[in-house]
Amino acid sequence: MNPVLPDQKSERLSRLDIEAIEMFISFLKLIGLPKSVGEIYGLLFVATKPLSMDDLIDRLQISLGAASQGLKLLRSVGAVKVVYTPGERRDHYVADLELSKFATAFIKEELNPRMQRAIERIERMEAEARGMDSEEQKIAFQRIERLKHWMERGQKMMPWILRFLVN
Amino acid sequence: MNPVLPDQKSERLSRLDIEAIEMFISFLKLIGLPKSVGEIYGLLFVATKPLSMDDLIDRLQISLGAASQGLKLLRSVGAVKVVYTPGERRDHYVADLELSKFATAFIKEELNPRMQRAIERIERMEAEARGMDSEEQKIAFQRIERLKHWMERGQKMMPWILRFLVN
DNA sequence: GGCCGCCTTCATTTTTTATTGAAAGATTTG
DNA sequence: CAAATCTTTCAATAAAAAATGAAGGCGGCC
Repeated sequence: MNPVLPDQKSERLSRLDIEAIEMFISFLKLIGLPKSVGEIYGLLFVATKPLSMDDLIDRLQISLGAASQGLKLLRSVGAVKVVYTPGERRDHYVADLELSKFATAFIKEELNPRMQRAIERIERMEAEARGMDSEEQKIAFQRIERLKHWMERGQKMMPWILRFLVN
Repeated sequence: MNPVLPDQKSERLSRLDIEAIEMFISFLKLIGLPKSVGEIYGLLFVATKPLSMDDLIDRLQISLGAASQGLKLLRSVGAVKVVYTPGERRDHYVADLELSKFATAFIKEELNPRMQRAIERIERMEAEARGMDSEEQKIAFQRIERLKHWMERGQKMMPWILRFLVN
């Protein structure tokens, strides 16, 4: 914004860092993750050695809370690992380079639960449709059939995608 | 919230409608679409005849603007069609039941552009890495290689997914 | 046990995103 | 072609999501 004040971030981050960070912000936003998570993972992805939470706070200029919560999330999906550095008091973190971690977490945490609920919903919809008069009932069942078809399709596709991802 | 006032929505919407609406809100949110779009598509999906914008506003209790913009978006991805009803002044809308429309729109509008930008980014990253000292350079190229690998994997997967979706 | 450094949590604030509705723009009708 | 009806746009508002940082917890060390 202000051209007089130097951009703090660019002093602490190399151009390579920034490219990586922007890239991960963009992709992780796609699966609903906040900017701060993309920043943290992006920096760890190109870091040549483990970074402490303090390093992340300093270099990314993010808050303590954002760093802590972002790391928590990233660890929970297996995208970041803790490295115990001997003689170091604070924890250090490295990126797991296996990007499929994000995809599988997304599938497990977002997609699958929704599909499960959708299947239950479809059952309730069928029950509702049975009580309609035959003209509307016919249309309703047609639509519900469509939904079931897509659910099945999704459930067939999923294992295939997962297999493709993990190796 | 207030148990004294009856929920307006539930008076105008059948249980079947509500199941469908909730289901589409949930799935469309996954690909970044606002609630109002899920509501509109959900209702149109189970509607037994074409609905006007006014119908949508009344039954979903959403604003004129939300209805207009939501329909615009849904038409733009091909998920909703205009039906010209003879003798009717206002436009009427029906859902295209081909749910793949959402997936293909997401791929075309969100995923592909990001991948394109990512490829450009990776080139810049390689240029940056060439200027590093050999110790760090080695690590950097390793990571960049990882990124390239995933981009290629994604680009190989995409046509397959698209083919799977369209039929 | 008491102190210190590090990490997590969460109420508050900020930022981002979605919704609203009035005004302007089309389109049809008589 | 004027009036009426319907639709789009967009500035203002509301709602949702993310970031902040102070308070408190945990664990190691003296």
